[in-house]
Amino acid sequence: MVLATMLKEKTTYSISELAQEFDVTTRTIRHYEDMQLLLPARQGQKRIYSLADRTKLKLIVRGKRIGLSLQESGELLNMYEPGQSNVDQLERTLEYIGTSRQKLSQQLRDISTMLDDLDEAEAGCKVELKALHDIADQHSH
Amino acid sequence: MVLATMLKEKTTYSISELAQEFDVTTRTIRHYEDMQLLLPARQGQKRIYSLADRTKLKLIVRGKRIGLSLQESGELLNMYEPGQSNVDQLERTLEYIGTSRQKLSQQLRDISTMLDDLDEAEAGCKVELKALHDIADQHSH
DNA sequence: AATATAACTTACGTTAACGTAAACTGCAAT
DNA sequence: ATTGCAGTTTACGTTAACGTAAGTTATATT
Repeated sequence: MVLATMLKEKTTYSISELAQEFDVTTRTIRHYEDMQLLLPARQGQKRIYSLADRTKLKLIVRGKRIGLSLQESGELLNMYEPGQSNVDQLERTLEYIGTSRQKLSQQLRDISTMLDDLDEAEAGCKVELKALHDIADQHSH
Repeated sequence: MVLATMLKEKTTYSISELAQEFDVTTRTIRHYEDMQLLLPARQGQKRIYSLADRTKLKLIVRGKRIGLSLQESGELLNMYEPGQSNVDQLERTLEYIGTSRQKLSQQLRDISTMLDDLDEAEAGCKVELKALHDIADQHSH
């Protein structure tokens, strides 16, 4: 039986399980529900999260890491929903995908230059450190 | 004289010039000063921004784009300041550089997967669009 | 001299994203 | 039976990052 739970893919989760996995509080997860980003099933009054719910939460958390607002994450989530019935909707979605890609590309550039800056700063630090050590060596001699 | 102002590198800026260039309000710039991220010179009561100030502001704005808080941007700015006198300080700075790099690397990964997701979503949209168009063609015939 | 423009200070207001506390429910183990 | 979790709802509190308004000052222009 332990083997079964170890091998079988888990398909539902409690709120605290997800909270643990994604390192957020249960309050936070409920907040995302208040904001309409999640809509878990219920077993009585308990929330039951599906694999799809978990995936959504993962996307939200990832979004947070790169500075997306809950609104923006919500719009991204909507994009991934299948219910795109008409042409108009699909074209608006395509447009949104385009602008999203541009924003993300800008972020990529920003991060790259920041990483470069960090490299420079690190080099500078090491130079200064070495200078200080050299002086110390000289005095100890 | 116009030529001079066109060719010579500008070295000081008014608050509204910077606001325009970086697409923020003057209120925002003053707020960054309240938060100790900037400390421009004064000419009477007017703020005069140096090239260094401009560079700092650029870094702050860039930081915002990737979701940094003003505090975090402030800490980054401190790193780039020269006044690293003692060994202890330098080592702490090096450590901070390390963790910063890790955070940025994580963001790089997050953005990459998001871009991949967008590619998938776009492909899906296009497929659906084509299907809708095919149906339309069939009926018009 | 009067007016416009750009800057300034002070201070209260607003929004997002939760934190925190209080009081309730249902089930499980002692 | 009660104690103790894990979960729930409701609601007020908090922090960051500015927005917005009101009144003041300095400089330049008509």
